[in-house]
Amino acid sequence: MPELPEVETIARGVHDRVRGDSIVEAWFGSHREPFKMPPAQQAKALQGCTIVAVHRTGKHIVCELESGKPLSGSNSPVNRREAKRLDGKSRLDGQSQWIVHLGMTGRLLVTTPDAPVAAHTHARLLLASGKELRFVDPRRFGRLEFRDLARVDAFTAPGADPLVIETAEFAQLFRGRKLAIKAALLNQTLLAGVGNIYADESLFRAALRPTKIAGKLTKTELERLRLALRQVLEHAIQLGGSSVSDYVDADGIRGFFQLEHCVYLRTGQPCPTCQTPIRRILLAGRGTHYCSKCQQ
DNA sequence: ATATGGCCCTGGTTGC
DNA sequence: TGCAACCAGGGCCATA
Repeated sequence: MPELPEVETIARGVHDRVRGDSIVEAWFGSHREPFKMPPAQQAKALQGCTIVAVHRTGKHIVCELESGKPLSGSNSPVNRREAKRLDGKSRLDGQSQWIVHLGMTGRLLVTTPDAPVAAHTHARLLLASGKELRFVDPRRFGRLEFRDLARVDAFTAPGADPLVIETAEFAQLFRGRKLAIKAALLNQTLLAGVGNIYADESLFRAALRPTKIAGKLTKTELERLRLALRQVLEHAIQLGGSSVSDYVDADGIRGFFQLEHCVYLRTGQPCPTCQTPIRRILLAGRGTHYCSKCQQ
């Protein structure tokens, strides 16, 4: 299931491959599920747009778009300059946005029109360069949204970014909360981007029991958690994310962070620190893995 | 306001 | 071996 590191990896990959390209034609499937507006309407809105940048916000991939006719091919000096300008702080200058949420099984792939079309392909964007951007999602938990910034605000993640949040703000998120720290980590309105894998892995690295009440954690414990979370996310990004089940990046390549998992999906296997068998419980409806000795 | 639980989906796994 | 029941799980919504 794609979380922050996987989404970051995909967003970077897509950015590198389609930045400056423009959407010649958009084909959307007929399922109502992955779309926040009628597929035909969304497809029409995307046609003719130029992709000036692609980035991650929480677990969302945001494609910044300029509407209207493509300038003069994806590699024109004008488009390259434009893309570079929008690469920095002014990226929200885009006139519209295409927001992709991968849900659990979603994939955003850069391929070519002649490549075999995988089952459960819900969107195909033919680009001026001859590439094709595809959204594939068997379980249809993903979402595709088009935002016209002339009419609505730019997309913002509900929660704070775990990669940049500082000590005081992090501690404030959990103050007075009466739910388990693991459940709090999964709450996207507090922190945006943490899912089941990195919740379990960061709690292990911070030596904290997932069931601990969030509001009862000490300042020291919270700071340990903040640093462990940042460290584990950054490490995972370096390794291209975790490939469990069917995650692949924009090129269809698997990540390698799953080799670094200490507890996630390692039920019964020895803890890397103390050899105690990893325990699995159900918490907030999610499989939760921890070492009963290291995480008190 | 905060917390909990059911629901959506399909593919992989389990069990008979 | 084959088929059906079961289950995972992110986010959203109703409910407590």
